[in-house]
Amino acid sequence: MKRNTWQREAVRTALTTSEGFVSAQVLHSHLRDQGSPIGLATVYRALSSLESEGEADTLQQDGESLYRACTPGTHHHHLICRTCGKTVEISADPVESWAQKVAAENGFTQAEHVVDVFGTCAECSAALAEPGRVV
Amino acid sequence: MKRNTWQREAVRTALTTSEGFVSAQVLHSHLRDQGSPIGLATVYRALSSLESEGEADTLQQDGESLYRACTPGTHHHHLICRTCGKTVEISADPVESWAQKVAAENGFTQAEHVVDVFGTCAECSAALAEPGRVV
DNA sequence: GGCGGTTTTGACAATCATTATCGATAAGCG
DNA sequence: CGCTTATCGATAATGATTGTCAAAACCGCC
Repeated sequence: MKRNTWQREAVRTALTTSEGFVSAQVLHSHLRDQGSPIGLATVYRALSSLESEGEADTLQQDGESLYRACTPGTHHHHLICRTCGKTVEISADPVESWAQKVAAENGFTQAEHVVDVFGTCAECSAALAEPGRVV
Repeated sequence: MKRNTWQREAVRTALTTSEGFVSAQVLHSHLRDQGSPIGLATVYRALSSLESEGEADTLQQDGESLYRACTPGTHHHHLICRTCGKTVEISADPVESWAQKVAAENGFTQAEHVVDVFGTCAECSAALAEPGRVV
């Protein structure tokens, strides 16, 4: 049976209030800063649980897993600022059908795909374009 | 100055003759099996070197990096069998333009993207569909 | 409210890929 | 051939993640 613990809620909340993608370690630190005595292992477990339930998205970067809360049940992708980490959820219908078509043409079944777009958001672009204005 | 060592050549060759994506560890084992006394650290160095020179593609899976030789200089994506690891290079022109458009619409610049399609290839689909025929 | 069976937690150890270290080796050049 | 220095390789170090297991928390039920 699946149980309802305040720890799982705490992780879900912390994830929801985070701006972009966060690592398990960072999320754990945040929770500790807020006074939660939650354990690191529990954060890892809660995150993978949330992921398999479709309440969180994940991506790998530099050999660590980053997580982000997202609308449950919907399939979508992300546009991520590589400087400030801001994340925009994007729908990618044309890509969905393209992926299915390509897979089918090569005899592949059960196609899944990983699609993420990294870029520099307007603010960060502006900041980087101004040589005189150091942050 | 950049030097030419047989070790780098060995890694490049081993990568080229591999079927799909391979991990650094596996590649190292293969080289050892073939009689090379090459060191593990060297394989890692050679692989990241090849990657930054555009002679190899890389992707992260389960917290480990997988590499594959690919045509230098060309931009493309992969269709990967999640069972046998077979890899097909695919061009994704519609996705390229879609990614650029989406990035631009959200004010993002310098857009890069990660696009990989995982599936089960025809052979593996057939194998899995036959409960009686265990491999 | 109290009880029992089970799940979950949490501190810590273990694991595993990758990276750093550093003396030894050998590539390229004159 | 000898020198300079990039590269190698064995091993230690790192760091994220997972396993372990006793103690505590949760839930349905009485």
